[in-house]
Amino acid sequence: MPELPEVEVIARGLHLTIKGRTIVSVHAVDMTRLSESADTLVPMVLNQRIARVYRRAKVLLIEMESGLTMAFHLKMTGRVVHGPLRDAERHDRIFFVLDDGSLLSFSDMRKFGYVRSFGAGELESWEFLKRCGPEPLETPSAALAERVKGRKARIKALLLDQSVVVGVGNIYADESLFRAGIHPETRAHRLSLPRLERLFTELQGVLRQAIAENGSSIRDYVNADGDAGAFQNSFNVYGKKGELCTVCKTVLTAEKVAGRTSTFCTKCQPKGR
DNA sequence: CGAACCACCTGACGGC
DNA sequence: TGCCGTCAGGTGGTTC
Repeated sequence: MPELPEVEVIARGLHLTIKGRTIVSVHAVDMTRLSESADTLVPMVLNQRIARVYRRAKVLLIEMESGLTMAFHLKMTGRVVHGPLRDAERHDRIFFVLDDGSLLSFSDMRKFGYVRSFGAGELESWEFLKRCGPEPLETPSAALAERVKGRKARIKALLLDQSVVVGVGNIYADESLFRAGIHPETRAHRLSLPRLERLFTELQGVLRQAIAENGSSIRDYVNADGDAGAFQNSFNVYGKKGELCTVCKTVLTAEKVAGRTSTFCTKCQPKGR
């Protein structure tokens, strides 16, 4: 489901609506494969007051005034939504009831997502985050280009590699490669430094635009208020195999690269360049 | 180091 | 209608 823009939109929305609220009760609806049992999570977060909500990589972080932090990874279909109290539904995982009577819910159809909690100061030692590369919107594109310069791997595989740069998934990898005019199978070492820089500049532009448009909703994504995003209406290539290129009207092609369906324009993104 | 698989899990959709 | 294969926004592990 969510790549960087979607998690960022959720985090910003939640920060506005739940900051300062206290968790008054927790309901474990379905904790199977959630990385943390209800027995340990519930007593830790109960009666904690929310200090801020933010994002690192594709992880949604809710930090309490005590320094305790809950980390949600939404994977493909996870949702974290704030709204009025309601009954549990099919894919709900955990409910957090807040002191104004509202509900913060975590649900996940495919159950790939998880929540973990960390005591004050423990987050930095989380292996997952330690393996993560820099934030694309807080790093100059020249510095990002340096990270892939000379690598023999396909450029798309490197964009998707969270140790190279975080937050990029299949949508924003395909969209930034299109904007930069680069074929997804191109080996990074075949690309000049200026072209790599251009790619990361385009990536930054796509991510910023997607955040401004409330993220991309393909099937499951909704923001913290339960609303869909709009950036899917601005896609040039993602999911558009067989449609015409918005620039040159060539029929868009799709093939597997780095194990993911990759859609591109053979004319705007010529092979071997 | 890089790539190709498989796995986790549920649902939607197309073909027959 | 229903069964079957394929695909889906992510990541982690194995094997070559």
